[in-house]
Amino acid sequence: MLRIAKLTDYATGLMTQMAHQPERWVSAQQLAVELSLPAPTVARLLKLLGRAGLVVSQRGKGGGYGLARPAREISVAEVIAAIEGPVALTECALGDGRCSLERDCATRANWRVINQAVQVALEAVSLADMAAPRLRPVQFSSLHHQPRKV
Amino acid sequence: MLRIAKLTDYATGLMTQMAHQPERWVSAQQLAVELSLPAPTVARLLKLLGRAGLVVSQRGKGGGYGLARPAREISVAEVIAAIEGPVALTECALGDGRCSLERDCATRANWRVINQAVQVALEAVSLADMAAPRLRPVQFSSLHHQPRKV
DNA sequence: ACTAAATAGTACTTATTCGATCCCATATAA
DNA sequence: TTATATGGGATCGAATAAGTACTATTTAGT
Repeated sequence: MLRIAKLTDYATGLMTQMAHQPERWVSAQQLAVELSLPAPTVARLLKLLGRAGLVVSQRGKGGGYGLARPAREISVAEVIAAIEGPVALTECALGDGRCSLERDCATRANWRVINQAVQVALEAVSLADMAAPRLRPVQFSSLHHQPRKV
Repeated sequence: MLRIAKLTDYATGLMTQMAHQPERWVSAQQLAVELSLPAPTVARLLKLLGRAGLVVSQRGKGGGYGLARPAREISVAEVIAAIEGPVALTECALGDGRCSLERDCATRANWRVINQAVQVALEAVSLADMAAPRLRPVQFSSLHHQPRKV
């Protein structure tokens, strides 16, 4: 179904939730309660997000997590990449060069273009967008080469 | 990594390969050899593609599979949907309404917009595009609501 | 100095999905 | 009638995802 991992969905939920909170620090525990998610999982996700530089943390009593940057400056693409790694629909898109279809891998080059299209779509959406509704439908222009109409 | 299943990758490979073949029928066996894929898996995939109406088949000696429509009229999105089901990055995007984040599911509406963006990107690429190279990079316009600049 | 509350890191276990295979029925051309 | 195809399930193992548990470290407050 071309779906993202459930953990990634959780992560965007966490980030969006933090975008709502004006306070500097929110604990993993509190976020788990607010979103009705298992606490250990939330803790683990926040650590990952921290390593990716998307959230900053404060240890000790009264500590917690907070967005590393303003919500408008963090894209959904970044959150996905933090949890799942870089966007790449197919494996050969990464350039490993070990797929069995190597033969006519013009296909591979085309997958790369498609990947990029998805990437761009995800980069265009910020956490601020997710927090406050009102996304507008997308308009693409010229994803593929017009054959003989120009 | 936001990747499609390997089977789906195989399926697009099969379809692209058929787009190359001028002959009416190609057997599953032959396709398996040409693409160096396990024969039983190829057979299963072609059955799925047949049920989805993307390939037509001819039983018996000399039979095989062929594209149901011209390559230019079959999109990558259709192939993905045939194998993996409809494009939906998150589960709640399907509208089941059982995700635990229900609370502030403006988020859900936004995921739907993102899904659609991906969908559009995949619909824009046909098998003919995959077979003959030369895809052009994408240009998006206005995926998200311009806040206060207009 | 001590304690409670929080993150940091890692290892482990379980569940689910994916991928591959096999079997038997049905159709068809030679 | 036979060899060669597809059609439709059922099944099995491996890979991956998700959840859990444990220990160490940091820090505010008393």
